[in-house]
Amino acid sequence: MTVRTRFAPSPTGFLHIGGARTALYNWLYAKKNGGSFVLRVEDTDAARSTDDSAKVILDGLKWLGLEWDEGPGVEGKFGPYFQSQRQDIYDAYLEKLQKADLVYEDEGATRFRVPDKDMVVHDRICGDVAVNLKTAGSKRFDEATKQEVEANPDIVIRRPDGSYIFHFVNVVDDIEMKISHVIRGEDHLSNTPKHLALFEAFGVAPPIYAHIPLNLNPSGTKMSKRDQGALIHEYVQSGFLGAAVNNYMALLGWSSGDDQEVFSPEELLEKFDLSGVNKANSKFDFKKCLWVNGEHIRSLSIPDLQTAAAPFLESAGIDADDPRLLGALELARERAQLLSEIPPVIEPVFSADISITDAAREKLTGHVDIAKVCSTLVQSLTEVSDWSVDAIKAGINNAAESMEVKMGKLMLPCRVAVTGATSGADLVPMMVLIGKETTLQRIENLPSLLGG
RNA sequence: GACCCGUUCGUCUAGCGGUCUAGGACUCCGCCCUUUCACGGCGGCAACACGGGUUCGAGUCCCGUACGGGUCGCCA
Repeated sequence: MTVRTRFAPSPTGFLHIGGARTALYNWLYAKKNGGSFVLRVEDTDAARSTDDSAKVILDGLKWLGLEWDEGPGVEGKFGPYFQSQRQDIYDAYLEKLQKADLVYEDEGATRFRVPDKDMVVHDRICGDVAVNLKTAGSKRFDEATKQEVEANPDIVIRRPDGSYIFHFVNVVDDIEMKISHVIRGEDHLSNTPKHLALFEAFGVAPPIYAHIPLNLNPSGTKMSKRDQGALIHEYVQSGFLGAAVNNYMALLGWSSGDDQEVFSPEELLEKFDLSGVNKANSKFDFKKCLWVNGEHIRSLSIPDLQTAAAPFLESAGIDADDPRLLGALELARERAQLLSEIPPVIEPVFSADISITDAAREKLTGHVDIAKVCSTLVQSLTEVSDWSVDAIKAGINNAAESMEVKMGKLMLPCRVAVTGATSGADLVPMMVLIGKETTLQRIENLPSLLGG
């Protein structure tokens, strides 16, 4: 069987984490099985679809690396891939139903006659689920009165203006695009019997279904776009790696069976399988997502890190061609969970001036004799001719000895003098990158900076 | 409200009848490493929703209850 999966977002103007995860699972399943991943934009609701709103979703998928084999911009045999352009196809399918007398007009809309029997969903994750649409649909819950009211179980498939409804186009397109596996959120499980009825009406065998559990926010309710971590473009802006976000999304509702948590894209592809998908909903944990990102950052080579961090370095005004950049990135890589954390860490290397943070100022106040520490350090470091890690360490050590204190006593003042902060990257290598002249100058300036 | 799906540490999960005094990861807290921070290493806190069955034996199977989520649109 040729595996063909699809992601069918409606253009809402943003790519939601839930949608992205659905896309990921579909992409992984298709790629793993040598199949195709199709992207189809479900923009049948003209009122909600705008020109740009699809682009955000496409950009988000590209950033995650979930490239589609067919879809917008990648024309395949089954296009067009925007539902708004497939009206003729839908009309033809409607005609089939009309000929079979399975539809009728109702106040201008078109309804599909639902069969009075159990439709059984054979779901790869949820098992068999049987629903009789006639029975189930003949009552409706009225939110306003909190009561059940009589309803028409036959489903509307076309609006009076001629545009089609989700259930209908979804099935028609899955038939036309030869979709073999439908992997989607569990919120669609209750819709599936309707889709099965349509497949049956068209005389086509339905695809294999796999309804994946939902991702909820930490409060246990549906993730809304206001929840932290809900929107993909925010991951881009805050310095996540696409591979890391994929990794974390995969982990929400799936496990490899062993204890592995961090996966390269290749490993994910190799290990992912529907059989490892959990049945229960999961809650989003931003801290773990951060941790996964940090792991991925640490696994990057320096050139790859430079590429990934480029936008953040640029907006911080750090020159991409600066010869000290690679060394600085190496120091920052060990301690960053987000790419956006890199510039602040390495900035002391590149900026002409530093400013002392309030926390640093506070920590040094009345702590040691800063003026003496600085003058001793300057004196001792001036004598360091070979400005290397070892030599600088020896220099600091000399200063410590002459003051009869432990080397650690001098490190904090030295760090604040050189970087302005109490924490940061490995200090001595930073001093190497900053250079002897600037380093000495900064240490010399510290007392006056603190005084002012 | 009806129907559907689910329920193992705070969170993500392993577990597919005995190897579970329940394993891993994140978080948090200690300790070690180290010139600081981080990384790393070591350790700690912490869970089978409840009640009935089935079975020699149940976290694992069945049934109820409770709780959570989903669906019930001329949204997708």
